[in-house]
Amino acid sequence: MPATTDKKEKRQPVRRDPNASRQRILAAATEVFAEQGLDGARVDEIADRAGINKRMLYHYFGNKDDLFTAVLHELYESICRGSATLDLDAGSAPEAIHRLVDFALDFYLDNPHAMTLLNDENLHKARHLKETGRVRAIHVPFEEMIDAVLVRGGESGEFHKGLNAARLYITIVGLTYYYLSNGHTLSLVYDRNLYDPDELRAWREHMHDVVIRFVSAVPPASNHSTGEPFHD
Amino acid sequence: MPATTDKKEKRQPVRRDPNASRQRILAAATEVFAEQGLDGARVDEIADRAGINKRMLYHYFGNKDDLFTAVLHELYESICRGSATLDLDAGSAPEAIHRLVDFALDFYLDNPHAMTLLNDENLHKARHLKETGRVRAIHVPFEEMIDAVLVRGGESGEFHKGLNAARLYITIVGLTYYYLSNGHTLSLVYDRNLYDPDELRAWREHMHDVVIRFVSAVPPASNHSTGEPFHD
DNA sequence: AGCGTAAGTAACTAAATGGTTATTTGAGGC
DNA sequence: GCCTCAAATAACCATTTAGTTACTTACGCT
Repeated sequence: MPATTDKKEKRQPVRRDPNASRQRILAAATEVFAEQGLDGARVDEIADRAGINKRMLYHYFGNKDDLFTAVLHELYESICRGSATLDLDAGSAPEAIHRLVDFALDFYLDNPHAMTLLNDENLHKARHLKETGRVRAIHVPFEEMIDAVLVRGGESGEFHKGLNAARLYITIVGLTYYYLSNGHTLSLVYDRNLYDPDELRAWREHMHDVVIRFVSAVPPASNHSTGEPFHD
Repeated sequence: MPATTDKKEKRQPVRRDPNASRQRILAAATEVFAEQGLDGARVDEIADRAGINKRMLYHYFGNKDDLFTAVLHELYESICRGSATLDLDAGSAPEAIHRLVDFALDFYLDNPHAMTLLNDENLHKARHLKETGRVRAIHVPFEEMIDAVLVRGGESGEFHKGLNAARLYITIVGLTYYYLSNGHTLSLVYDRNLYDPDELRAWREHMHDVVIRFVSAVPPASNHSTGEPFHD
């Protein structure tokens, strides 16, 4: 049996690394907030998972709400970093749109945390992000990039004119986000697992189809028969 | 100064009405759960808002989780009741799809509670609804109705063949849901209020456009890009 | 070397919270 | 009229939880 306390054990000197501690807290908080929501998350669990003393969490981040704000902010920056790797200037405009759709779907597949965190923030009417104020700025370059593709496609005659980057983006993310974020209830509704790879592949197909049909000046080649045009 | 307890005051006999009590609890719970989430909601607040004693809440519903389950169940039934009023058999197939889009958007505009409740349930991986098991059954008639429209449109040549009711439904609700549910953060991203009536009108336009272009055998005679907001 | 600052720890607390116990009371059946 | 059962109430409780207090110790600077 190990003698534990009676011997004058030389305990390992505690390595200090404020930066690492901060990072570990943030990482653990992201996980726990994403899994349980802001109110469901327990500060003690975050501290445990980060492997730090709870007191440090308050030292670095002030309180639970401010920690959540920090997590959200980090999230937006990671979205930004991700989208910076997307080169929409290469290839044809339809190809670029295709990549944009894949990017959106892959991003939320790889970062499921993002959706639950954003849902939580929306439940709270974005009150945390409202204070930081940097959200708009982070998004602008991305929007300009999409806009450039739309202009390019419009000039080449492949897309119709007057397309709006913001609307297109919300459309693409909407198709991605609802499917993935509400996949659990939808899987019950349709009595099959929407997260199954086959289902996901089919949905990706579908998204491409919807989006390309939306931006195209002319419908994709696949169709047959002539219906009468209709309005309204 | 009112004498309160010393006088033998005749206090109003308490009217008993189990059904009404149950209903009031359910209504209050729906509100509070929707506003604060399952974990954020306080049982005492639900009881207060329902104007009943907390003990009755446990009497009728067992515990907080079961109450949440009851709220979700009631929600699905209300969705079902709503969709029953939708007559998709009338008019042309494109007109029916138009009405379906309006229905989805109007439903979530009128029932913002529904989204936060569903988000919460998805955060919990649908564990409450999984137990009730009735979800699929509730949805089937609605799905069949949509399928009938797609078949009708396919046969008339207005829609292309092989369209899938489930995919179309998820598409329409996705466009609705993401826009409305994440409207607070999106409003920050785009620095304008997406819940503004003008913005909403433009988005409705946009949804019709996307969906009609998707189902059509041939693209609509481009009454396109005449939308007003979403300037810039 | 030594010293001040910031990193880190352990134990604590006041308040909140889901759930209960003990009790009272209205209403319908006989 | 009375008796039973379910509806309703008030006061209570065991835990949990965000946040603190009081203290120790590593590290960089001179």
